[in-house]
Amino acid sequence: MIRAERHERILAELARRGTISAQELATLLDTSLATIRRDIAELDARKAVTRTHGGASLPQGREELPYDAKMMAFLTEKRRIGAQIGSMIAPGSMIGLGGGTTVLQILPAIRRMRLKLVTTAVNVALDLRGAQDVEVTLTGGTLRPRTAEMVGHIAERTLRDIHIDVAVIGVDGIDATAGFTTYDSSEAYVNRVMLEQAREVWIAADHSKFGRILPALICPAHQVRRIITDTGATAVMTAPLEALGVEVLRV
Amino acid sequence: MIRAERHERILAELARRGTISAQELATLLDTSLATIRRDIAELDARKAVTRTHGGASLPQGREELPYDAKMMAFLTEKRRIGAQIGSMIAPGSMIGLGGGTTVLQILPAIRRMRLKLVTTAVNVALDLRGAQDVEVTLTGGTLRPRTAEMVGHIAERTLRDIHIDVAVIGVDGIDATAGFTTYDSSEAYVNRVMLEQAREVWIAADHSKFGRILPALICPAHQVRRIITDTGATAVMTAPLEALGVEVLRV
DNA sequence: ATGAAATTGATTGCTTTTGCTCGTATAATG
DNA sequence: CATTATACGAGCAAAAGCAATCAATTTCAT
Repeated sequence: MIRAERHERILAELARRGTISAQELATLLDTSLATIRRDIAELDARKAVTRTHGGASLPQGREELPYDAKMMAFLTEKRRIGAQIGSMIAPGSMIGLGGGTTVLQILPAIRRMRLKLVTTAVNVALDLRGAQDVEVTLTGGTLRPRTAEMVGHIAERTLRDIHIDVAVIGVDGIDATAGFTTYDSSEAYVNRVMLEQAREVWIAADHSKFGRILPALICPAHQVRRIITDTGATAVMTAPLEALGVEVLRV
Repeated sequence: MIRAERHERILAELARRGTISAQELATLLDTSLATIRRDIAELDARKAVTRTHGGASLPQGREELPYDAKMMAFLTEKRRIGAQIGSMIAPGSMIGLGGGTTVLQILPAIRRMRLKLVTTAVNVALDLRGAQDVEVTLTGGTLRPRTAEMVGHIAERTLRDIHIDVAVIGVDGIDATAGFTTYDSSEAYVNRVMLEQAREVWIAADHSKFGRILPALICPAHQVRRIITDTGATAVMTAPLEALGVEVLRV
C-alpha cells in the first residue's frame, strides 16, 4: 500500500472514530508499527491529526483565531489602540467592524457594552458570541481562508442595507496620497462598501502601517475621520494626513 | 485503548448520565481504577469534569458546558453518522449545512473534498477555513449566541439566491406526525428556507432525537429524503417515517 | 539494466504509561 | 460517636510505546 493511501485511510478512520491506536492502524492497514508512527508523525506535522501517546486523535477544532504570530507584532500597542477605540464608542450605536489583528483588540473593550455591530470578520463574531448586550450581525459572503473575512456580493448587499454610525477598520498601508490600502482587493472592496455606509470612519493601525502602500485601495485619505495609532507614529508620518483633515490620535 | 479515547468516553458517559463512579468506568473501559483516577484527575485539571469522591460529575454552574455536554453525548454515534454522510456527498456539489453538534461531525469527512458549501453556522465555517478545496459561503445574519448560528432576513435572502444540491441539517426532535423540530423558531425558519432551496434534504441525528417533539417546526417529515442515524434507532422508532417515504440509514 | 534515493520493517535502549500494593483518608452506617 | 467499608495517593515494577539506527526492499531516473 502506498503512503498516500495509508494517510487517507488513517484520516478516514479518524473521521469515523475520533481516536485510534497505532496498534489498530498497523493491523488495519497491514503494516508495521514503525510505518504507522511515521505516518502519524507526518500527518501531525501537517496538523491533519494530533499525535498522542499510543496513537492519534482528531485535532481539536479549537475555535482558534487565525492569527498568532502576526498578532505578536506591536501587540501592546494594538491593545492600547483597541482600548482607546472602545472608550470612544457611544453606547447604543451601530458599529461596523472590519477584520484584522488590530480590530480584534477592540473587542475586550466593547464586549460589556450595549451595541449593535455588523462585521465582515468571522472571528470578530465568534469572539463576541456571549457578549450579552452586543447584537452581532454578520455580513455573510464567501470566506477568505487566510483572514476569515467574508467578501463578495453577499457581503456587499448586506452592508448596503445597513446604516452604520461608526465603521472601524484595520488597514495594512497608510499614505496621504495613496490612501488606505491592503493586500487583498476583494477585502478592500467590502471594506469600502462598509465605509460608504458609515457616518464616520475610523482607522485602527499601529505606527508600522504609515508610509506603506499596498496593491488594493480601500479609500482615499480624506474619507477617514480619524486614525487611532500608537505613540510610535512621528509627526512626520502623520502631518500629511492631518493636513487633509484627518484627526490622528496617538495612544 | 489509548488515553484520548478513554477521556472521550468518560466525557460521553458523563454527558449522558451527569455523574459516574470510577468503578463503573473501570469496568466500562476495561482498565484499572488507578488509570481511571488518573484520567479523571487530568480531565478535572482541564475543568472538563468535576472530580468527586468515588468518581466524577459534570462541572456545574458554568454557562458553556451544556454545549460541550451536548457535543459529547453520543459522540461516537455522531462521528459515524458524519463519516457516513461525508461518504455520500458527491464531489463538486453544492452543500447546505445547518448548525448543531451532529452536523459538526461531518466536517472531518469533507474537509479534503472539493465542494461548494453554504452554512448558517459560524463554527462550521471556521472549522472549514483552511480546507483547500472547499469554498465556504456564510449566509450572514444575526448571530444567536448559544448556537453560533446566523438567523433572520439576511440569512434568508442569501439562501434564496442559492441552489443547493443537498442540504444537511441537524434537528432536536424527530416525529412522523409532528415533523422535524428544534428549540428555536428563528433557527427553524432559516433551516426551512435552506431546505426549500435544496434538491434533496438529509437529516443527521442520533437516535435520541426520535420521538421528541420540540416547539419549533422545521419541516414535515415527508419533505426529507433520508435520515442518517445510528444503530440505536429501533424499527419502532423509524417505521412511521419510512412509511412516509423517508429513507432511514443506520450506521 | 544499473545505481541512487526513498521507503519499509526489525532491533535496541530509553521513556511513558499502567496496574498493583499498602498505608492513609473519607464517607456511610449503626 | 465509633465502626466499617470504600476510596485515595504514593511508590514501584511491569508493560507498552517511542526514537534512533540500520539493513533490506522497492521505486525511479538514467
